[in-house]
Amino acid sequence: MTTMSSQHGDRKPDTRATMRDVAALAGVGIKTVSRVINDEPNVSSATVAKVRDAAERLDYHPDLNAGNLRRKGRRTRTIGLVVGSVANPFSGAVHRGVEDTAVERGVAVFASSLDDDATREHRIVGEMLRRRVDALILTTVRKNQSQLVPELARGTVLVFVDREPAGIDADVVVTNNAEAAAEATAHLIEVGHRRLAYLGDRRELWTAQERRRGFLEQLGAVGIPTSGVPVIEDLHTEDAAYAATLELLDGANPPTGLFSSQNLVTIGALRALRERGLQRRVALVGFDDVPLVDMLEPGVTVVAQNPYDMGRVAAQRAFARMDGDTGGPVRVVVPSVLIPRGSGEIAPEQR
Amino acid sequence: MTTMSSQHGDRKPDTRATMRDVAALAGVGIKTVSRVINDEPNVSSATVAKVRDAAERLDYHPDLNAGNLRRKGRRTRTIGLVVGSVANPFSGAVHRGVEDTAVERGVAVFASSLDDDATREHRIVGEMLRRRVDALILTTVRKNQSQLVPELARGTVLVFVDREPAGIDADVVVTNNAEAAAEATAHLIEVGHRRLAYLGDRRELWTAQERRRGFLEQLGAVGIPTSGVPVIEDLHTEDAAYAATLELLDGANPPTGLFSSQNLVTIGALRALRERGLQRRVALVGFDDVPLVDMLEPGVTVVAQNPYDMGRVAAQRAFARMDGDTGGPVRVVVPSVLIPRGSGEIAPEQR
DNA sequence: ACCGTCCTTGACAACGGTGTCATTGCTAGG
DNA sequence: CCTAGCAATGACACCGTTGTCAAGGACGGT
Repeated sequence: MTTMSSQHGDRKPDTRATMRDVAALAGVGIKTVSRVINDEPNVSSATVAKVRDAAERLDYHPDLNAGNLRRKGRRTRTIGLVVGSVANPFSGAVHRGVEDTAVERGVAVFASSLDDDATREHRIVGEMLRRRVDALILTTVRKNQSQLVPELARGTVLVFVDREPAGIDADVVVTNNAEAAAEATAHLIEVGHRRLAYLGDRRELWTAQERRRGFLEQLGAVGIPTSGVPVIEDLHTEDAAYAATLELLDGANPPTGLFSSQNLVTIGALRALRERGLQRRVALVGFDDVPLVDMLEPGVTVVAQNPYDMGRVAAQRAFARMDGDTGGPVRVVVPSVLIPRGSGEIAPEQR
Repeated sequence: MTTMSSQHGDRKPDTRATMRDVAALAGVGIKTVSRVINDEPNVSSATVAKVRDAAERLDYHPDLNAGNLRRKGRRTRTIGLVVGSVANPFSGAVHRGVEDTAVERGVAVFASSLDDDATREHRIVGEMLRRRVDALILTTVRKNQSQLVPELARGTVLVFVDREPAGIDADVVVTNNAEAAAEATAHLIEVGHRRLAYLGDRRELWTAQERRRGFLEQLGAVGIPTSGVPVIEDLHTEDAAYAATLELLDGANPPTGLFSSQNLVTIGALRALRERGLQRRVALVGFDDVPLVDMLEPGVTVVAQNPYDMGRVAAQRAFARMDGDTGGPVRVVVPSVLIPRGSGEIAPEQR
């Protein structure tokens, strides 16, 4: 760490220009400045020019917060987004989808990471409400969202993305979790596998439950007894998944194929397979795509979600509501797609 | 897409409780409510209880924007972050670093993607200033930031991260770009390479210039003439890097080692090497780490930046300024580290 | 009993804008 | 020439909250 010296010294006179200043300089009333700034009609072009010039000279930036105070409809042109972690690629894609939709309308996005911590969720949501966001797009951990019902009634738009909420009727944008998990499972079964294992995320997460359900129901559908099937849950980190997978591989009667229900879990399982040199002998299908896994050998077969579209759609729902859509809650399912890349096509070994 | 019906119907009476409402219900003055909400001293505990109860019953959330209007120091407890793209892992890590520092202080973060578009940068910065962010943390594309000088003088805190600005004296948090690029280059030279090539990002980016400089200066330092060295620039996407690398490999007298100056470029180069089956014969060192490349065969040698720390440090600088640090501009260099994983240790082929 | 403090409390202005409405000056129609 | 009608403009209240300040009451010391 290096420090570069320079003259910087003195501090903020905080003499930010206000509308009053612009009005004074332009020699007009303050309301006229307001009209010009907001492109309202019925201002003579000469006046417009004077005001524009004065604003320019003072480097005037209107205070959106102050304006919104009195403004009709009271829109802050701000929405809040709560995701797992802004550092996670899945969340990042959702975020970008939301942002792309929001910028088109001049709306700014507050993004916050949740770390799947219910306490933190409560705090963050509170923060956002205090900032009067027009809409809240939530990937929630809390099992019950009923505390948000009054807020919803009060006119704050609420859209849930990725995970389905409980105790509240609001718009939802999700992946076809159970169906996609079933598809992945069916894929492994078709290749010939009968001894599969499930590696899952924290069981209180709605998505984890759905994926588990899809996995087990598919086994049931083809008549494979689910009683002896290893269902390892509550894997929330790469390391936990790694350890659990090793244990599975080292145990008696190890599975010939794995279904991992989330991207970190997939990576942990991958590392474990490589550790044991089994990456070409034990099949793996992961839920959620991971960048670069197509370049591994073998490539990793996944059911890829579409987080960018989920973000876009969620934001579109939010804007539709803000524009006055008062219909019943809408549930949008963004489909996933199975991408075979090698690891899911490994046949079970003869023994 | 499925639509689930339900009664939803009627719309926002927008009857959000205000401090006045709470005051009326609690039977106290409005200023007393303000005191309780802000945990100010000198309110009797009986009054505090009454107010808390009333606020609870009305589900009151104070309006931060209204409060900040009059509040001393005029802090919005909000900062703006402008990064390349929130969907990019590097940006995501920076974002998370900023966020983790900000939440500790109850500050919310506006995040925006730039797509390295100068027009967009201008618009986004304007939006943030209108929202009166307390600080702006910028990864900038514009060559000259002098338009922000008045804003800086006005007291808005400005911290540049990843890329160094021009025309303005402000805090900067960067990687040791040239030095790290030189280190990567030296690594290749040590292995025995003499015919290297440089694959770079858009040349107007400060980081790209620095990395190129480090690369070329290192060649010069060991006496390798730089005149014949292929320096391919303006590669901004994976595809562009892929195409450029193929061309290089297919040309006359192809390089035995590659230096790629950015993560998307590294991935493009990787794909090209694999396309030609040369991934074990041509060396590659990339700037910036990419998740999972350690699992490729061979693993990809990189100089890894530390974006999370860059975000944290940038946010810490911002808060230090907000807390009154009036010293000269500070330049913090967050070191990168070379991680050998195989691809950078491939020796040049005999011929 | 008297007075000076300190603790509580609320009235009121102010923050930087927008909504409403009244005022002024033209213009066009009768 | 008179007047309705409209364009242009600004005075003023108000948005929800905090800063200032003054007033009232309790309390302790003399």
